Amino acid sequence: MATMADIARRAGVALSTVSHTLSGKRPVSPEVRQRVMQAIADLEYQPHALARALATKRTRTIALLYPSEPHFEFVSSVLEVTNQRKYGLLLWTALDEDQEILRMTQQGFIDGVVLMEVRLEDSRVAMLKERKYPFTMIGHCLENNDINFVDLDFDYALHKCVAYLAELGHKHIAFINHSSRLIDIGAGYVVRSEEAFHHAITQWELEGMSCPCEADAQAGYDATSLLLEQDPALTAIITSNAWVSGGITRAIYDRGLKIPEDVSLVGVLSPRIAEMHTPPITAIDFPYNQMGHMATDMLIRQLEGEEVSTQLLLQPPLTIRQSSGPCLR
Amino acid sequence: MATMADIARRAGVALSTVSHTLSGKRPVSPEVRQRVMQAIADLEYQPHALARALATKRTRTIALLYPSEPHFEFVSSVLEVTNQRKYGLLLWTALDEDQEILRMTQQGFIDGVVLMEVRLEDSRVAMLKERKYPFTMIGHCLENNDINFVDLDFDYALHKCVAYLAELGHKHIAFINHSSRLIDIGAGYVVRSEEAFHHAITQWELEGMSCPCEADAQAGYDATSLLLEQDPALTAIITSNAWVSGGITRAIYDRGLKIPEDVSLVGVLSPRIAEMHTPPITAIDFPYNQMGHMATDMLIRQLEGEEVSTQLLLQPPLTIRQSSGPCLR
DNA sequence: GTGAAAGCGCTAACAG
DNA sequence: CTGTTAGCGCTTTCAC
Repeated sequence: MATMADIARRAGVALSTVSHTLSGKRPVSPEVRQRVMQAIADLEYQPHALARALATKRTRTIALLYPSEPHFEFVSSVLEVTNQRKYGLLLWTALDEDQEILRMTQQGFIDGVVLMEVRLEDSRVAMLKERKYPFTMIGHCLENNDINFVDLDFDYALHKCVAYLAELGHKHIAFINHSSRLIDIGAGYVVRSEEAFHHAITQWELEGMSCPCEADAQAGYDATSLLLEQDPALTAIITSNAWVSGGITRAIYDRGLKIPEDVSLVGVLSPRIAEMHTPPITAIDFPYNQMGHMATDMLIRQLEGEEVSTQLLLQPPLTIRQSSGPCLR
Repeated sequence: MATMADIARRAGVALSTVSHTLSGKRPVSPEVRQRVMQAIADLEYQPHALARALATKRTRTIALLYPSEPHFEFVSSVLEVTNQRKYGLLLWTALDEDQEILRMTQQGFIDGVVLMEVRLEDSRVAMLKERKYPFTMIGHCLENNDINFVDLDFDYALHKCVAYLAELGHKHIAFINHSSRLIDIGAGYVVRSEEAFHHAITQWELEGMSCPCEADAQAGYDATSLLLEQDPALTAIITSNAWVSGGITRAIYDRGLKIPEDVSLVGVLSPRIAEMHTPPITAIDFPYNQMGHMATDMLIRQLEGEEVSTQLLLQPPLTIRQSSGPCLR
């Protein structure tokens, strides 16, 4: 593998000249530039990004803190932006959390990080802030001073779902949330959804019940069975958990009930997931792509020295599909 | 941020001594070790992995070449292994292909790469081989000399699906494949599935038709509608395309047909996806996790100097669920 | 315009 | 057992 020294030698110039013709950070005469470019072509020279990173303290790589429960749809959207901006994307899972975060930021491999599965009170956030390490969030905390983030407005989303169902005449509504582990750690979207649901129920003077649920079909089946048993008058279910919809549907069918005639199902899901389902699920359009794009874009702009200050709560529309209808009971 | 020099100074030892107490690559007296460790603790020193990488030419980071059509389930499994082995994982999309591959390998940021969406004749593979760059594949080419890979045996899988349906009495079977783009570039799994399907159809003396399909529900709906129109005697559909199952189901229902009474649906899908669907889909259990784990594990073992030589074609079982049954027509 | 040389933070001979 | 020193491949002063 050719190095810059090789190029310099072959072109008969100083090493620093090669560097500068490449970076354009100082004028280079046409003839010299020509010779250098020729040498580069001859030797198929590729700059060694790692060495450059050590010298400049910029790697042009960011990390996406990959959560325990993958909202995989974010990954593609983040990657699209890093790609387009010529950044690298490192996936990172922080197992022992704070310690890992510290390591990650000091190893020198990345310039900044996009945080996911943000908790209401998040020690990782505190740590990054304290060290002034560049980051943005998909999600948000209770306290978000000076932090750039983008999030779905779960308060809006759950209120919207409940209002929609209430207007259809539903009186008994259940909410199937994410895993209890996520509730325990205080994951923002999970806690906010829970609270917003109950708040909306109260506001509309309805009967509401909620339960946590692991991210697999069987758990969804069990949860739904239990809910239907506890409240036979249940006519509507809301969920934001993409992996459980199949189980919900089956549990409903297994009791001889129909969707949407007997039970309406409403989700907070990406259109892609909502339409994968049979019947297609009426859902708040979870804007994975937009969120991933924005968080990444904000981070990179931050890294490039731009003054960004964005805190965005998205309120995407509810798309009516075939899983919901008026309450007939 | 403290550097090794800071530690050396504070502990009153040479820089190399610090390095060696950390690496254990040469004996260090207890007292000195003690002093060094103390200094490290005092200054909250973290080794700068980037600098180390430049010196050792090993980054302990691998890349996953992220394909155009994300089989996202691989990502988690790859990440699990890199994580556990203390490696970093870089996601990489090669847009202008060979050129990008070259850049990726020479930038110094990664030690090796896991290739996905492998083509039967793959110039990326040729390039990596020629440069003796460490890599493994999820998938395989026509010619795989000296390359470690793991793949699902799609020949087996399609034969198995057809045989299963044939034995249930189905005579008219369709196969909904991946996008025509993937066929055009010669993606191994797509081409092999196609050929195996037709081969099995011939072998069982059945009527078979196949068509490509984009990875979304609408495309699945359209493809299925067309198939049912072209051959009203169609009683079974096979697909390996996870995103289209919803569309297939809807197209069937919209013609007043039932699953599995009128039309059987069989997939090559992960259990998680198969059970997300209503009804749950009878499917060859696509072993995403195992494949991701193995490919990553092989690569890392290769990087650590182990002599690995593994070419594995998996033949996972067909799990019968509720989307398939005997041919009643 | 161009060259020489001092780092970036670490590893790994090479000496003792 | 420990210290000195020369890199790793690049950027960036500082001279000329």
